Amino acid sequence: MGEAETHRRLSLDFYAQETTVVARDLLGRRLVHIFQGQRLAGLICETEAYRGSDDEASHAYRRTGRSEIMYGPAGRAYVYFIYGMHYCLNAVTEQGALPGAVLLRAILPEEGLDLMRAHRGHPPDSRLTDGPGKLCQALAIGGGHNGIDLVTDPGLFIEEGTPVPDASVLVTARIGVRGDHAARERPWRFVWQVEDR
DNA sequence: TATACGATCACCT
DNA sequence: GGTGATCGTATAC
Repeated sequence: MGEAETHRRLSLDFYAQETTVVARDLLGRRLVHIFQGQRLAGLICETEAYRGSDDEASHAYRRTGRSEIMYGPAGRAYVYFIYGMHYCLNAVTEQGALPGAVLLRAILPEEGLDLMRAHRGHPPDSRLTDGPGKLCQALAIGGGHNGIDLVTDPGLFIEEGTPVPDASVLVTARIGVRGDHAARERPWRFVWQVEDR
């Protein structure tokens, strides 16, 4: 795969697929935020799928003002505020009436490292972007980005990057899902075993 | 209006 | 292993 392809932006067709397919195929893709004219970017290495109105762990389990975006067109950014201090970034998925989104849980920092370190308060590089709240802080992504169209926006988007083979992908239950319901067991977390790279 | 809690993180023991 | 920070959102009253 050539240079031009790895930097090509993901299309609407990509996001419009079934949510677990999108979550799996987002591994190895490059999340980019152009901040003050500078590229802050990294390869996506951990995701979670939140799919359907019968997924008890999903914000879309209840259709409210906040979750409405998950019922809308694919390719939009869904950014929510949690625990009084953190933002989390999702890509909206699916077509038609089915709500879905993929939570971006971790990236491998690639571009704009110095700015990311400053945004995060200079932790060890290994902990720069290894959580959903951390990657948003590092890339300066916040509530103002909610609803942005990742397919067309000039400042926030995802590039093709490089494919990750199945042998390097770990599939588990989702992190932080509480409650005594089927959602706890669903194998909808996808982790790129980067050491296999 | 009031209350409880969360798709987290950092720091502590 | 445990816990406090801190506030928008959902839901109960």
